[in-house]
Amino acid sequence: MSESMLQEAVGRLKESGVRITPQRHAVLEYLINSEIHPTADDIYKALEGKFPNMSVATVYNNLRVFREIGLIRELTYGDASSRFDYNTSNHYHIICTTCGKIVDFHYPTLDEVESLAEQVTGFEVSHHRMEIYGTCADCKTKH
Amino acid sequence: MSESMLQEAVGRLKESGVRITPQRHAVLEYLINSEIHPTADDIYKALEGKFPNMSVATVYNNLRVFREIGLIRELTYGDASSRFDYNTSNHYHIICTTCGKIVDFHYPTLDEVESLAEQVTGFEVSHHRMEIYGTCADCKTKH
DNA sequence: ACACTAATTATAAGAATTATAATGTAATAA
DNA sequence: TTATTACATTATAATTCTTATAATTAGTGT
Repeated sequence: MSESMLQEAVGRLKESGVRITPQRHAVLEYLINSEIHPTADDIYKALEGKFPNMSVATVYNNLRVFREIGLIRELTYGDASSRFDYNTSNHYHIICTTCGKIVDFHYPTLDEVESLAEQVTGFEVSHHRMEIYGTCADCKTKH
Repeated sequence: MSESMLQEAVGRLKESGVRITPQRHAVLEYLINSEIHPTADDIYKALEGKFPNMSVATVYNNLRVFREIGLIRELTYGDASSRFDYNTSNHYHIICTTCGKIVDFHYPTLDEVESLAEQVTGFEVSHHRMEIYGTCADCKTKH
């Protein structure tokens, strides 16, 4: 499953003329297998066992490459640092404002909002983002 | 129009026990009259003529106060710095990925997404955010 | 006007991200 | 296979945005 996603992602990198280095491969693999929508620092910490000499700049450089190709999305919240999400099927996120947990939430894409926005504003729409905020079940019971 | 909005906002501050200082008043007034969804630095620069000694910390402090009371919303995009938007009626934003322009886009609130998310995830939903991305008419013609 | 308390200022500190220069290494072709 | 070349990585410094601190200033209610 995630193995084939990794293969496809590597293929897209090669098509774009991007070299597959061990560090780059590891960052990509971590993103695909991660369920936590990691920050750059999460990735850095997770891989420092395997790559003790890896620089944090390498993580950022690779995240930028992946984002420019469209393999991943960068999510910015009110919090300090960006989070990164491997681009799979269309889904939205629901975020716990107490503990910060991010859960995937499958919902049909809001196409009609996009098309109405195009008509009203004259923009050519490329995509949208939506997140829902609230308190998760765990945090609710703790009160 | 904006004058009455300003009066109402000042009233809400007083109700909350927040003092009305000249700097605070100026930041609030600027936010209400601004159409550009300014950054903290935008506000700082716009007011430094009137308040040459004002500290940038004052801008941030006041933005935090306004946000905690609910007078304004903080918008975080992929860009470096947060933008601030005076809370009027419910609306969404459409953002030009070329020039960064942000335009208000009026659309009914997506209540049904929130309620479905509650059922599916077990969260207690407080709010959501949605933005649409694309290319504005100006930037389109420049290509 | 006084006293109380919050707000402002100036500055430093912190954190996230990007830039730079030297070194290393993957891909390509001789 | 080896040499070459261009890109990637590393280590570090610099930048930018935001928050914290301490001293001073100034609203607000009495």
